[in-house]
Amino acid sequence: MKYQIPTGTKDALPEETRRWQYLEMRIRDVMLRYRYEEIRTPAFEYTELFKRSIGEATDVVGKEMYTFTDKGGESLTLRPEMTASVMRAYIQHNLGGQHCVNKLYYIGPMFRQERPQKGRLRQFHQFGCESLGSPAPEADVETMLVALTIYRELGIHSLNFIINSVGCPECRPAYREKLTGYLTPLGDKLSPESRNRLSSNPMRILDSKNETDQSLTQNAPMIHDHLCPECKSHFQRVQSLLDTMNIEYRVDGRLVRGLDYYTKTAYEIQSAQLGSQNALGGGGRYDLLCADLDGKNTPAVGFAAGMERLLIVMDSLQLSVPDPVPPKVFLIALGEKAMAAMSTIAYRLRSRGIACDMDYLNRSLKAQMREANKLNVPFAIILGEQELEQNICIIKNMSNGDQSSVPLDQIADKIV
RNA sequence: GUGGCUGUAGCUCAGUUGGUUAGAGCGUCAGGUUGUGGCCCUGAAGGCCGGGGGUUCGAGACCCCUCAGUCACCCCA
Repeated sequence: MKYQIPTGTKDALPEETRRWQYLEMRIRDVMLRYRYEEIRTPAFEYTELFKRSIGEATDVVGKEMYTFTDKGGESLTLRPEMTASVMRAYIQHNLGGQHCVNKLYYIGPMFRQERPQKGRLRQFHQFGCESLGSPAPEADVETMLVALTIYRELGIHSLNFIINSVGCPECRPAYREKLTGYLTPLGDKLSPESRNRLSSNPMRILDSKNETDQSLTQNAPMIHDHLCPECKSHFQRVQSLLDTMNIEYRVDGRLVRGLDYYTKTAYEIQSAQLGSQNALGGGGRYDLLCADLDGKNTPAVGFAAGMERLLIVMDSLQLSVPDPVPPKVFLIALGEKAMAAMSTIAYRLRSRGIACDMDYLNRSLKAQMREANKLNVPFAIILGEQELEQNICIIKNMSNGDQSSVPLDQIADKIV
């Protein structure tokens, strides 16, 4: 086998694309109902956009981006996520000037050069939405509902929905100091990874998978006890909205975000079916990003969710995708003359909106009948030399085996 | 990027302590008397045993390297 696709990529063959199309259809349906409209941006952007928005210190930017220089000497990067692109487009086209609230969704490929594993590819696909312009907790909750509704309508019910607040520049620095103060004396006992995080991003130590780290942070100060009044009331209102709607959730102070532009609400939807990469989707508020990218101060909230992971979960729950509707009719021609006539008939039927297919190998009647059977078509049309001479053909009802002769120019009327 | 496990037909897998021409099921294709599907029966095609090197009289089996997959870490959706 000489040519293979690159590590961490996948071909989607027809059996697969059927599932993808179904998924996309359900996603678009929910998005539209919540009145989010689709945005499509380029697969690559200037590298600077991601450096600026995601942050140079992060792993995503530091070691996972597909970055290249084009012939004009510009540094470009395949998008590793979508929020930066959406925000860039929002600012570039001054969408905020046209509507005070913009609700956008996307479905598309993202690129990250990581070691692949279950539910993590180098080219992977995400869907998500961004609500730009509203600071209200209702907007946060709406994005949550979009995600939860999509999963629910796909038939996935056993998910863990976790929320937290990561504060804002008003309250986070003080909390971070408090946390660092608590953790520093424990420094030696922490895992090496966490020891590094102590200076770079102490909050991430809270969501370490290391068991020792976990128990060491058992009594660590949690941010939701240290929120400023503004963040605190926002978080409470989010919770009370969810309570009113009877949405199940769990507040978990260990849920944090790596990026600086996140503020207030953070949430994640997890599945037990996924192994280590257990996050199906995650989102939160990022009120600072727009200004970071030199736009106007614009509150924003949104989520991103992995499609491959969603397909894995659907698989393990044995949620099947509806079978595709089979073509209406399979055309069986016997002999070269009939085959030539049949391809014209196929053209006419298709032009009249009738889905059909035929055999192109001039095979035996038996072989063609088997094909018709496999395709699960309701009708087969048989055209041999004898029928051709009389300008008729045989229409066969595949479910009961009934056959009748029909003039060639009346086929379409007979199989509706 | 680091570590563990795996790599035999299109797919799922057998291949005994290294020993003749590498197997099964499913799928594909063709037949089972003149031009009729599903079930059944018969047959065929299809493998440089992931790739390279080594040990050996002899390697699909053992060793090394490499590539790919997979799981975990890191990180994330």
